[in-house]
Amino acid sequence: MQCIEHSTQSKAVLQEGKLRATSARLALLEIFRHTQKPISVGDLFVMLKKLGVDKVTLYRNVESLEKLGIIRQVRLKDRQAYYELANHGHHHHVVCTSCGKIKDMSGCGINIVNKRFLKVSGFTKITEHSLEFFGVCSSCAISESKK
Amino acid sequence: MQCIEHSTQSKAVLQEGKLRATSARLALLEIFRHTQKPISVGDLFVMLKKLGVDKVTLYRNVESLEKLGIIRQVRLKDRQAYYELANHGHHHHVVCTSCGKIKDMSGCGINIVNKRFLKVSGFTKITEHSLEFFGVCSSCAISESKK
DNA sequence: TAAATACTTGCAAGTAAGTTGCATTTATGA
DNA sequence: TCATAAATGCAACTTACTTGCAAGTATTTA
Repeated sequence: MQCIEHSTQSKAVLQEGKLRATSARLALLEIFRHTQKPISVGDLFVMLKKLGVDKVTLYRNVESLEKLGIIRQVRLKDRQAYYELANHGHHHHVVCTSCGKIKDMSGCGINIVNKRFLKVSGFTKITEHSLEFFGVCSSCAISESKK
Repeated sequence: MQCIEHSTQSKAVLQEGKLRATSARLALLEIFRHTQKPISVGDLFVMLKKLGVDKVTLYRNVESLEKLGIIRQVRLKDRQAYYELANHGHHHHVVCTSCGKIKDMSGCGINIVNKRFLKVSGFTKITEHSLEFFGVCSSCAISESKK
């Protein structure tokens, strides 16, 4: 990946997490850094196998990064798991049901809902929530209307 | 399954959807009718194989019922897909991260959020959303504190 | 109510996503 | 620069789900 400074940042992140700065991990972090939406492990693998990274290594690294809280898992309608950098701030996603395109949506107005749910559920704490929207993106809507 | 009247209702549902009222489908619908939370196909299979229903048949029936809008798919942190009756009204779920217990949470305060997302996203329509909460249920919290 | 037929099912085998064990390699602290 | 614990790659495995096809069964129609 392009820039040395970013790679230096990635090294620091790994060091802090007591993970060794291997080329597989640095490359993985660079991909996340340059992508503003959740990526599937399959897509990550397509990018990383060019660099000689094995699928198993990828899965293990994804797991380590998730455990450290550097990336987070996102589940969509899909069978596969998606991941994104965790420090991009709290936000949600919109998925196009036609082409599968995923967009990040900054912010979240869920806190009020959250509190109510906590009260009604009998749960002692809600640690996390996931909110995904599904719809038709504008370009799919256009190509649909042309048919 | 116990009651004949319910089975009659299930038959009507299938007939309306132009699906034949086979024993596998009736049993499947009865399970959904008696369960107030999403069930995984794996769990459905455990219940149905006693009746001699094959895994493939189950998957195919789940697919048919989903296409007809009788049941809907729910994706949690899990790799497997969960399903629930679609006519139970719009609601969401809380999943215990410790024991995996799933609870239905009636209602949804998401419409305001929804509208804002639609405006910002550039999507022409949002057809669906999924909102799942994850936390620790009260009984897990108690057994945790005892350790 | 029995035969025709189109819908369903079960079995075998296949695919996709993710996991485990183990021998080899490599990043890093001494 | 060496020792060593961590990380990797390969092969094989598991789990969740899918496909093809022959055999069985719910409905239609006569």
